[in-house]
Amino acid sequence: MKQPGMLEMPVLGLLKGQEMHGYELRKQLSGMLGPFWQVSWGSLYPTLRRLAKAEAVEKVVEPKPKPARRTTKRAVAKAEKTTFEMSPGRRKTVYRITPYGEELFTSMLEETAAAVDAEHFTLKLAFFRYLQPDTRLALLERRRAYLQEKLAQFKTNLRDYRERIDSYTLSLQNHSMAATQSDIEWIDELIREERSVQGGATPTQA
Amino acid sequence: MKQPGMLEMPVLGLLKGQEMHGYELRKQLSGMLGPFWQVSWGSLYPTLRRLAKAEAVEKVVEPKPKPARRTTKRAVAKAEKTTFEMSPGRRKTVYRITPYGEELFTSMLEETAAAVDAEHFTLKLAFFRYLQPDTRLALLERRRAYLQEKLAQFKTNLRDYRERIDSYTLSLQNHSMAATQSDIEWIDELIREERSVQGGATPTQA
DNA sequence: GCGTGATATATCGTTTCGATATATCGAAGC
DNA sequence: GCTTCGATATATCGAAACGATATATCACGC
Repeated sequence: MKQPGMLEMPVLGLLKGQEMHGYELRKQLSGMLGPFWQVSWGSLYPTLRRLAKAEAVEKVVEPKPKPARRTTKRAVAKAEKTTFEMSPGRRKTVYRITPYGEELFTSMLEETAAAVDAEHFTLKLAFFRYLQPDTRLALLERRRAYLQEKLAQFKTNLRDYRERIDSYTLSLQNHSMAATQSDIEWIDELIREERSVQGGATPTQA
Repeated sequence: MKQPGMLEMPVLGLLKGQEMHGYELRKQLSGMLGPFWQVSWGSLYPTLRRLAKAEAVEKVVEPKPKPARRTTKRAVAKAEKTTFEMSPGRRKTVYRITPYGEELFTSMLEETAAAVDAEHFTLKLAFFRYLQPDTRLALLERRRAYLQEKLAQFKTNLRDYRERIDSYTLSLQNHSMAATQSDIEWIDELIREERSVQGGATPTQA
C-alpha cells in the first residue's frame, strides 16, 4: 500500500476498539485484511508518532511486566538507567485513542470523496460498522462506478493495443478484466445486502 | 506499486524495444499492464535520472521540432540561452538504452528470487518473451507456491479470527480468498501452456 | 547455562506518492 | 488574427511508505 496518510484511519479505528501497542496493531491489521496486507514497521511507528504529536492518541504507561527481583549490583544499575522512559527492549508502549482522535477517525472514515481505489476502499470496508447505512451505500456505489470505468478502459485499451501486445500480456489483461468483473459482482452483492437491511434495524454486527 | 527500484526493469524493457521519451513510456506502461497500473511522474522521472546516472540509458538529442525563424533580437537572445541543454517546455527528451542497460535489464528480469508478490510478478510477466522457457516455468511455479501459501494463511487466519471480525470484513476475506484461488487457476493455465510449448523437445536439464 | 525463535520498539536511507509548476502545440470558436 | 482550451511534455517538491536492519527481552527446550 502506498497512499499518504493511509494508515492513520485504520490505526485509530483499531484503537477505538481497545488500547494496543504497535506489535499488536500490526497483527490485528493483518488479521482483519488478510495475509496480503502487511504493514511495515517503517510505516507503522512513524504513523503512531504523528498521531501522538497531533494528540489523536496518547501513550499509556504500562506497569512493569515483572517486578524482577533485583539482587545483583548490575541489575540495580541497569534498572536505574531504565526506570524513567527510554532504552529499547520490551517496553510495551501502549497507545490509547483520545476524544480528538475519535473525531478525527470519524471524519476520515466519512469523507467518501476519493476513497475509490482498492486499498482505500478495503480499509474503509473494514470499519463499515461505524458508518451510517446511507454513507455505506454511497461508498459502495462509488466503488462500483470506479470499477466499471476501469473495465471500460480495459476494453478501450485492448481495442487500441491488442495487436501490439504479446500473448503473456494479453493473458494478464484478460485475467485482470475478469478479476475486475468479479469485484463488481461482489460489490453488487454487498449493495443488495445493504439495501435489504435498510428499512429495519441497524445492520448486523458480530 | 511500491517496491524500491521497481520501475527500472520495465523502463529498460520498453526502451529495449525502441527509444522513447518520458510521456510515451508512461502511456506504454499503462497500455501493457492495464488501467490500474498508473505510474506517477514523481516516480518515473527520478527513475530515468537514476538510470541515466548509472549509464544504463542515454539522452538522445532530438532535432528541433521547428526551425523557428528567429528574426527579432529577443528571439535570438532566447535561442542563445536555450541552444545547449536546459529550459523547460516541449523538448522531447528521448532516452535510449545502452549495452550496459541491456545487461542490467536481463539480470533484473532473470533473478527469480523474491519476485513473488503481485506487482513484481506482473511486471516480469509483461517481459516474459525475453526469458528462457525454463526460467519462465520457474517463475510461474514460484508464484503459484506463493499464492498457495497465502491461501493457507487465509484459512488459518479465518479459523483464528472468525468470531472477532464483523460481517463486512468476513465478506472481504472470502472475496479475497476467491480471488487468490482464481489467480492460482490462471497461473495453472499459463503453466500448462508453457509446458505444452516446451513439449518433449528440451530434456529438463542435467 | 545456552541457543533459538517469538515478541517488541525503533530508525535509516531510498523510493514512491500526489500535487503542482511550467511550457508548447493544435484545434475550436470568435 | 487572437484567444482559450485541452492534450502533450518535462520536472520538482515535501510527505509518506518501503525493506532492511539494530536492539533487546522473554519463553522454551536442551
